[in-house]
Amino acid sequence: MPQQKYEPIYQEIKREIETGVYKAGDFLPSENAYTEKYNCTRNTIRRALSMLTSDGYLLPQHGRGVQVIYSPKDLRSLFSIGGIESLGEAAKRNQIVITTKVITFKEMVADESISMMAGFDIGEEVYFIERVRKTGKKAIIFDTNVFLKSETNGLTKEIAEKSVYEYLEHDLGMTITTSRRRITAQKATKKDMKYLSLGSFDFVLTVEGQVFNSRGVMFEYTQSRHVPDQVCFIESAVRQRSK
Amino acid sequence: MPQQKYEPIYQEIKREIETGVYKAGDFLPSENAYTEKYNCTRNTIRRALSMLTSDGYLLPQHGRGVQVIYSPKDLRSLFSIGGIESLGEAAKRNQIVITTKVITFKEMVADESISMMAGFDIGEEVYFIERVRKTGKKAIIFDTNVFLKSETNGLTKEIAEKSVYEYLEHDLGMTITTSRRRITAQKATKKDMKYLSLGSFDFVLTVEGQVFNSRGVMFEYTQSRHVPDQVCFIESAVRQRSK
DNA sequence: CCTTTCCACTTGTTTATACAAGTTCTGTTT
DNA sequence: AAACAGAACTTGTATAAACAAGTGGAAAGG
Repeated sequence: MPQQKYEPIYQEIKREIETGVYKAGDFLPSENAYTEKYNCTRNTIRRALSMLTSDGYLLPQHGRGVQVIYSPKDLRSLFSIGGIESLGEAAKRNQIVITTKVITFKEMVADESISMMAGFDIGEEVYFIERVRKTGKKAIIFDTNVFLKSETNGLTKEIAEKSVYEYLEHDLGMTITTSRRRITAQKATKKDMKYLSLGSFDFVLTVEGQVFNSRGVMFEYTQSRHVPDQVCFIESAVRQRSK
Repeated sequence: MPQQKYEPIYQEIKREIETGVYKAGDFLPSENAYTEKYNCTRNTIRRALSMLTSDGYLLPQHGRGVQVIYSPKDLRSLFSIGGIESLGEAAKRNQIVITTKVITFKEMVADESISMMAGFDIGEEVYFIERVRKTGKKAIIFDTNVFLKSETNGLTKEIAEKSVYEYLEHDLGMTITTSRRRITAQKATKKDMKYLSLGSFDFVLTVEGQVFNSRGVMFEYTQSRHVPDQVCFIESAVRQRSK
């Protein structure tokens, strides 16, 4: 392919905003100015800028310019949900050490309860994994994952202790592409109370979702139950012209 | 402008997916086929398709085609958070009647607590509004809004009872463009317990955010406290090539 | 001085084209 | 029959060019 030019441009401008070269309220150089700087066409620039827009960093203004609306203090959250990011990756980004303890690791056949919860057909072979994630001594997340065995063969308890995604992407050569997530608040279950550092909380923030691979196969169901004061999710949206 | 061609295409394909013309697992016609159908270039088609992709409807597969991954049963949620949608709009989309009761409507000057919460500077004139939203007899959402008076002049209690956004967009000619939201689970406050139909719940799902207008001015802070069993938020994400 | 007009800038949309690269099937060769 | 090569598809990226439309300031007019 004519190679990806927009990616490094996106990264560079993103970093310039995050490091304060451009502050909230500032206008970026015009698209035409960027075409000269990066020696490419407006389309390529616009692609990079539109990615930053959907990240919530920029606000393009017709006829005026592109304004920065990102301020670093917005980063009050540990884990941003913009994008599919594994917990390990988010932790790395925030320079936090996460330890993982595997509570359950078993191969099984999807019964009705698994099917209802995860969306797999009854009778399919799956890996069922429960893990607790800790920062220091605080257990902050209770993860439940169900993987379709036919797509993720060779998963072990040892891999689950480290990074499942790294195994899938790196060792199996799988490409993870799209995910849909549902965010709710729920009462803490007995398991939550047993394994999580809930303190005085009796509820959790739950994120559940289905993950697809590049073949369009829904191969994973994931549910993360978070201690409320340790997480928040940031989402940015662009309102469509209402007409 | 050469007029918006992609919008109606986006809408039509979206509707075709939602009504089951194309089901989950199916492949859409190729981009080239669409160019003939809609008499436009691939670029325009690709734009419409990429919008559906970021909506979580489609999964494009290099060399194979574009697969539908949306299934209608995913719509277990009342309110989708993909996009900036006012509660009234979401209710309309789901054919639900929402009534609004204004608890507080006052003009005031931002003090430190308002400034901390909403992000406005101390001393700025604002409208402070608290509202309860009901479906039937159930009070499901406690809304707090702080509007910058200089940008939203003329707001009244009567408008707050109906639709603030309609007033801003229609009567003031304002364009609302970008918003960033933070989702957390929180303990119910005394106000929550007083006004919301919490049942046995003692916590709420909170969505707070800042809203910008087309001039890049952050003119609104909004906080919605939801009864947990009445709402969930759906978000879709596309994983970037990790490389 | 104030208003209007216009120009030079900005971003927004579309067309047209070219080539890169992944996938699938077909036909040939071994 | 199996393996390989290639053609014919698919989506992905980039270039180039044109025009639409909003914004803001400068110039021209009263």
